[in-house]
Amino acid sequence: VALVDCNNFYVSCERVFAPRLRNRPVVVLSNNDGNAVALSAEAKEIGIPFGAPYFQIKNLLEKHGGEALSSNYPLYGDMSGRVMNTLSAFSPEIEIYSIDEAFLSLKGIKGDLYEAGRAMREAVFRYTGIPVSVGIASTKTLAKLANRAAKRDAARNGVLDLSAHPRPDSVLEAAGAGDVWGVGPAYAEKLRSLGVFTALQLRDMDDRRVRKNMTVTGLRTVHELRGMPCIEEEDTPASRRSVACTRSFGVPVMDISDLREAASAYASRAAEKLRARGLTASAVTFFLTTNRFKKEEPQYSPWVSCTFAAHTCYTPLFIRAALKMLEHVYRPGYRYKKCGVILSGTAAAGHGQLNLFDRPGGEERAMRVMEAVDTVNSRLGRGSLFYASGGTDRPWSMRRQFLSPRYTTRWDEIPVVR
DNA sequence: TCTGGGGTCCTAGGACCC
DNA sequence: TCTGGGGTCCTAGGACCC
Repeated sequence: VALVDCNNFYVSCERVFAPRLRNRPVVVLSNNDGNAVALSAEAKEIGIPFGAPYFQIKNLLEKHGGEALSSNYPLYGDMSGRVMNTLSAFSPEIEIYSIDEAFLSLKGIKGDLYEAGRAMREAVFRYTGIPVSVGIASTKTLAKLANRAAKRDAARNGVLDLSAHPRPDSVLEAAGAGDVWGVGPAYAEKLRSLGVFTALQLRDMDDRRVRKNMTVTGLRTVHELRGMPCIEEEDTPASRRSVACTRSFGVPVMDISDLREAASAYASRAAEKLRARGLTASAVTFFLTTNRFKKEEPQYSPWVSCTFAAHTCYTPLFIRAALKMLEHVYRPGYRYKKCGVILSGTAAAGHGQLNLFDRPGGEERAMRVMEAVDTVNSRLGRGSLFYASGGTDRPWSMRRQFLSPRYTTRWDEIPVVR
């Protein structure tokens, strides 16, 4: 199996269309221009850590002639599609694991796997401008580790085939236990206290000890390190247990009328995502929270849920539920920072629980209204047709001060070549 | 002044069923 | 003197992923 992973993906997408960003420290910020979530090699070199809040690194970045960008998901999503498309020519079995990573089965490939990896890398770069690294091994967890080693060691040219490595143990020995896929900070700490520091030591741990300290998921990880595949292909991407829209506000919000707009807009957006996946939901959760970093301010973070009698994907029902829950938990006097709407109890459209007391055909009419709304918005752009309760001014909306154009998905933002 | 958004799985304990 | 066996569902909390 090969794991193909795009290098500094968001930064690389921006650099394809903005040559001024090359050979300089560049970071891409999270929503609301919060934290650095993608860093160029130059940004890492000047000591910016992953996840650093923008306001803390602003000066450092300026001093080194660097630049920060707001995240531009339409661009990254479209570029991701191009990368995945290119990769799918190399294997009939491709599992898109995230926006910037895919696992490819190399079962049928004859000849040198390293050369196959090189070919993927060159094709993706030529067709999309995105640099990728390729890790090859007998299991997904080992492929992840191989990919990490390929990225770190320039001499490997971005490709490492662990299955043909003369001393595979040396690669595992060079990686920390916490660098293994599935071992997060908490388990890494626990493993250190047990005297396990490297990926190699983790691989050679006693099964019972692993099970006891890291549950069955940890045991699967260890088996994978030994070359025994335990991690299956994910379910179809459409199936989800929950679909959410949760966002921070650009400014602190105190007024319930602003919160009503946000609750309505987020419920509406979550419902759009739900329908885009062909799902219905039977429960809605709403939460509200103050700024947890402001220790001196009073904190309040209510969470509430409600369950419907029947599955639905009809936006007005979600908006109504979210607004009702907001009224229920809202307390004046707090400076609210974020709220969110989570739809759960999902089922494929047409397969959910029905309501015994609904009039026949009611759901179908609702669906047709939603289809019409979604069609208009897909032709004319998201938000062309929206619920008035979501507001028009939206003074609470998130900051996106450094947003680049949607080069590949909007005619009026397409780059001009002279 | 400023600190993201979206997901998943596992376990333990309680309540319930036949 | 003696008190079963086999399940499900729900929730909260903790861990992980990108």
